[in-house]
Amino acid sequence: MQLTLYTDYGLRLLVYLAALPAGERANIDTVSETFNVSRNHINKVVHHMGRLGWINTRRGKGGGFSLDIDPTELNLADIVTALEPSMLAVDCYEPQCVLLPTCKLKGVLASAMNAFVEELRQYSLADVSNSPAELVRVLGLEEQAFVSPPN
Amino acid sequence: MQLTLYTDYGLRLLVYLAALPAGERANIDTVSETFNVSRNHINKVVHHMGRLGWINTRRGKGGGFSLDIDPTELNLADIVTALEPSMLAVDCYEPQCVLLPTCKLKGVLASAMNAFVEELRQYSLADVSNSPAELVRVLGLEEQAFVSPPN
DNA sequence: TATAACATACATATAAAATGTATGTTATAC
DNA sequence: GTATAACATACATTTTATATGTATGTTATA
Repeated sequence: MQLTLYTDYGLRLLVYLAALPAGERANIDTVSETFNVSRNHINKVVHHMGRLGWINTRRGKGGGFSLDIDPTELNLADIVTALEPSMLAVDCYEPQCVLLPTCKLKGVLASAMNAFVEELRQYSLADVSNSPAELVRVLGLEEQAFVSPPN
Repeated sequence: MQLTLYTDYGLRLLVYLAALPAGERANIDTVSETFNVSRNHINKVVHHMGRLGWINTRRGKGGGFSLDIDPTELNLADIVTALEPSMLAVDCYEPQCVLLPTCKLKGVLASAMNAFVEELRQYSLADVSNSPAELVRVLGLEEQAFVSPPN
């Protein structure tokens, strides 16, 4: 009963981007090195979130990405349900369970998962974000390592 | 974000046993064939639940197992948390996340998982059980296929 | 005493997740 | 206008947890 690392990385990425000063951009290499995680995963998550409209991505020299949505408008339920491959506690259909017609577990498990999601929905990205200074401190970065290279 | 099949099978087993008429016993072969699932999984789950004290098992000819706890006293939270390998939405420690000292996600994810568990806790095994007749009907069993062989 | 049934251990297979490699495309800077 | 930096896209590989299989031990009863 765990989230995938993909979702985990996605959440971390958003927390990172939410602390990025306005106008600044991050890039895949920096993020993957900062978090010590697979460059490829960050690549995929960035792409995914770009398509979701949560971040704007810019290709080419001096490109990168940054949050493109008000962090108070993005709640954790939306994030997790978008990134997780499945939010069904059990799959009654593949293969189909013989108890299906009479089973009362289905509904309870669904309502429990719903409770999980609705608890997440109480919190926005802004609620779990840190100040730029705090993140710089925790990550042990130089202040300037956190901003875009000069154009 | 799914329960393992092991937990799934465990839940089905309990639903089955809860519908078993008092004094009757099931056995591993019958259960695994009835549910079309791996004999080995049922074997393990039966053993596990025997050690948990939820069912009594009896070896030897004419043996088997049956529920050994009042189904109103066993709630779904206890079942799921006992059978699942992990109830942590994310593992912050292996490998340790660089955001750990400042991360506010931890608490929210934990409270969401808590909401999941507490919703399950509202329901006992008795709440999700079926009558023996209903289970016989749904499983397409003969009435006598559901009872222990005569001693 | 044979046999049916759970107990236990371990080996193997499978599938999903995680990661890696490679190349394409695009935008900018020089 | 060309080199380069950066995201886009595809696919291959590795890893791991899960799921399943095989084998044998132990025990209780008929």
